Amino acid sequence: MTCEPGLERDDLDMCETHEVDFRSAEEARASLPDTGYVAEVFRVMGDSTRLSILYLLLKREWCVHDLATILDTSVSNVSHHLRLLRTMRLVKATKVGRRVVYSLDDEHVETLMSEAFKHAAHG
Amino acid sequence: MTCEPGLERDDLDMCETHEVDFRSAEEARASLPDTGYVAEVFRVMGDSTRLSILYLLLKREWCVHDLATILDTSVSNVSHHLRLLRTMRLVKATKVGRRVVYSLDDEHVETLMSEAFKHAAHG
DNA sequence: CGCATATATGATTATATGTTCAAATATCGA
DNA sequence: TCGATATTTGAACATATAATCATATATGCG
Repeated sequence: MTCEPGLERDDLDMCETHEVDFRSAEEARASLPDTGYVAEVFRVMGDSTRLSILYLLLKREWCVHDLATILDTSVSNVSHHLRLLRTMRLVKATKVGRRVVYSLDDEHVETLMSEAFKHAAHG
Repeated sequence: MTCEPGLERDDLDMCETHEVDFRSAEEARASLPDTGYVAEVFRVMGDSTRLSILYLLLKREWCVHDLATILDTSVSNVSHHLRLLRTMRLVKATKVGRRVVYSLDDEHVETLMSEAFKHAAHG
């Protein structure tokens, strides 16, 4: 494997001692999508309290007060978490009287969660 | 809706001003699984660098040096992230000469990622 | 209106996390 | 064995985050 012209060797100098050709690396880098958004979704789901909220919303909608009671934490805490979930458009809020009822806003999240919990039960 | 005996009203006092019966809340709480492990998996996947590593490993295995080059970061940084992924058993390491080659160790992760990226492309 | 309920928000704080740097270990080749 | 390469590890630091508290807004009821 030799370094061909046209490719910046300074950027991907994998052909010095590696037998791995740097063209594969170049292709790999090019094929890499923007992971930022997906990572953010995973990060938001990667908290026990928020994941519990999402899990509860799988079956039915809940208002903030009830979520806080079920999860044994403060209304304020739940509200903060819900704001994050709302920002990421994973849940949506509907005002009902003086209450705000939350429900899932993303079908994809349900798929992700059912997959994840399925695997957790398996392992 | 009245509060029946046998259930701790102090714990779930949702029948005071809520029309939501607290038995539903009690059932919801009971149905809630341990979200700790799943949340941890999501959390580990919820970092752009780690998610990129996992994405690259979808196609083929890579050694640490190459991953660092492709991701344009230090070998040390990649190694730290790989340790986390290894601890969670999402990737596995194989020593080849003086190199350590990493590959995916969890079929479930592939499912989760393909789902997530599919949805990202959709939205 | 006045008061209790329901939710949201901003400030604060303790902790967690990602990255970098320096150093240690290990393997290969001359 | 010596030096270069490859990876790991621990310390340090800047930043991010979750939880708490106090407060603000808004709605419903008497």
